[in-house]
Amino acid sequence: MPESKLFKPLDPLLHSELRLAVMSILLDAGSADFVYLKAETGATSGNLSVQLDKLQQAGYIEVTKGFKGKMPQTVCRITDQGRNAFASYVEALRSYISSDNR
Amino acid sequence: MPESKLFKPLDPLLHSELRLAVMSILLDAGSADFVYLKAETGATSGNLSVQLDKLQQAGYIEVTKGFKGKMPQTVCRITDQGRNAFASYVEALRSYISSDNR
DNA sequence: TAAACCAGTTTATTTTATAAACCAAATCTT
DNA sequence: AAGATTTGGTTTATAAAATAAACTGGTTTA
Repeated sequence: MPESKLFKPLDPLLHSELRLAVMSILLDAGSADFVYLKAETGATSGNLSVQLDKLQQAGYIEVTKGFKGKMPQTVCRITDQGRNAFASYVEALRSYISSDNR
Repeated sequence: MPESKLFKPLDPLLHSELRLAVMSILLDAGSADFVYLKAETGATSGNLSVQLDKLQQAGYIEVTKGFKGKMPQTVCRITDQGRNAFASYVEALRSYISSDNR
């Protein structure tokens, strides 16, 4: 949707239910591991894995792979860029949903 | 994303940039024609046509085809169901973006 | 030691969004 | 008045996305 005076474009990376949920959690928590994110969002492992990759490639999160005891652990941390992108996305959303803006 | 305690599901029909923009306009205006919606959203005719069909099939808008002078005119009007769906969508969104909800 | 489980990844399938191509009728041009 | 252009769309094709299914490598349990 190019060139609308009324509506700001919605960052497609954040305009996704699961990615938005992940970012929402990380915005609060700062960081969280794969298992936690999976439980809180209710997502499948496969879907979560793919979406985390996308957020990482966008620079919105950092992903660190390590171990917790003997088990693998994937920890995700939100970046400053991620926080900024989230704030911009919310701001853009307001152009669609807040009636005081119309 | 089934079964999350933190996040409400986002109606996929509304979680779309162009469809959301159209609904946003109609929520205010009550009704608007194809040409106006196209201009305000900046969408292409093809994209708009397809997305209006989806909104109509969902029962979120009514589409009436007629003429304005000699030229064809497609008028869209938001339904009560559409208003309710929009309100629910905004409410669900808050579970992702409003920090006072977390 | 084999069955079940955990923490993920990779691959395949389905859905979606979007653009490109097209169409009929109206209007403008010469 | 004939052809070219514009208007108001629809249909079809393509690209991108979301999602699920299948798989892997290692671990714990029976």
